[in-house]
Amino acid sequence: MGRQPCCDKLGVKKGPWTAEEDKKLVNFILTHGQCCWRAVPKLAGLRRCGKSCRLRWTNYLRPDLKRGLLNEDEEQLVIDLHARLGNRWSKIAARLPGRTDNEIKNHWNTHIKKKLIKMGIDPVTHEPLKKQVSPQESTVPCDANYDQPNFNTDHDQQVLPKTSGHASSSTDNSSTTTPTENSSSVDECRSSEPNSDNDPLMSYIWSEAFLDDTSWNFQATREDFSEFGVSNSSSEDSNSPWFLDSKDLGDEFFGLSCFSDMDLSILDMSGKH
DNA sequence: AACGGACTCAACCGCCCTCAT
DNA sequence: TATGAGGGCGGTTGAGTCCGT
Repeated sequence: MGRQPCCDKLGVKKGPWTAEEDKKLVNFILTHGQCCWRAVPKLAGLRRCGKSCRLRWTNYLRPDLKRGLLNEDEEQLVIDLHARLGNRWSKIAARLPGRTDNEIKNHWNTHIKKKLIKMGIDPVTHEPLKKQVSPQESTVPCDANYDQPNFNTDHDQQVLPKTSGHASSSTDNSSTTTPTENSSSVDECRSSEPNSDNDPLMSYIWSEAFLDDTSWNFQATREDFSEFGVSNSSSEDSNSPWFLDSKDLGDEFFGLSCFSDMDLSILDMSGKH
């Protein structure tokens, strides 16, 4: 049996998102929460695949996202977590508030991988590369912070992904102390400025002006929701799936701890359309 | 100033997992 | 228990940008 495409390919737009599309998606999700991504494009008036909407939201539009390069603490945390978890980017991202799996994956492939290789560490196994690294090569002038922390070249002390009990227990990280829990990086994450400050589009999207702008509102009706078996949760309804999700996952996971009171008030305001 | 290679990252693709029936 | 639908995840791509020559 062939696999059904995730969405009707006909008429589905691809490529970069426009500001208009972003507005529609943000407004829809703020008003109705995250539910049934397959239905979102139609209900939000978008000619996009549901998956594409989910990706756009989680990787770019989510209010709790940080922007810019990972700082040194975050990088070190990613390296440590990668040593334990491997390429499970979503698990790693869950430990870095405000960062997405895609972002971390990109950063790993473009920055960290090269740094580790330069340091003579295999980015896959986190073991020293076979080739003897010359003193010159092992000197990493711009990355003094990588000098030691978790990557002792002593094999016995390596943080290995598969073999040690340590590694296996850490996969289920709920009960394991990881660098996140003691880390300054998390605090630093939370203390950093909201991402929208650096992005004109995001600034506008999260501004009152945007929220007051009804010219682009989607036209979904209660009937449209019922068609998908989705209850049209009103904005006053605190049981919106989005809120439920964030509660289930915990504030830290979803990054809601990063919200200021102002941020949350924006969410409230969104429902007043 | 122009060109070309390197780099970055948003977005897509397709497989896998979970859950409802 | 089997099956199908939907969501999530990791790998990959390609357009845009940067940087050195």
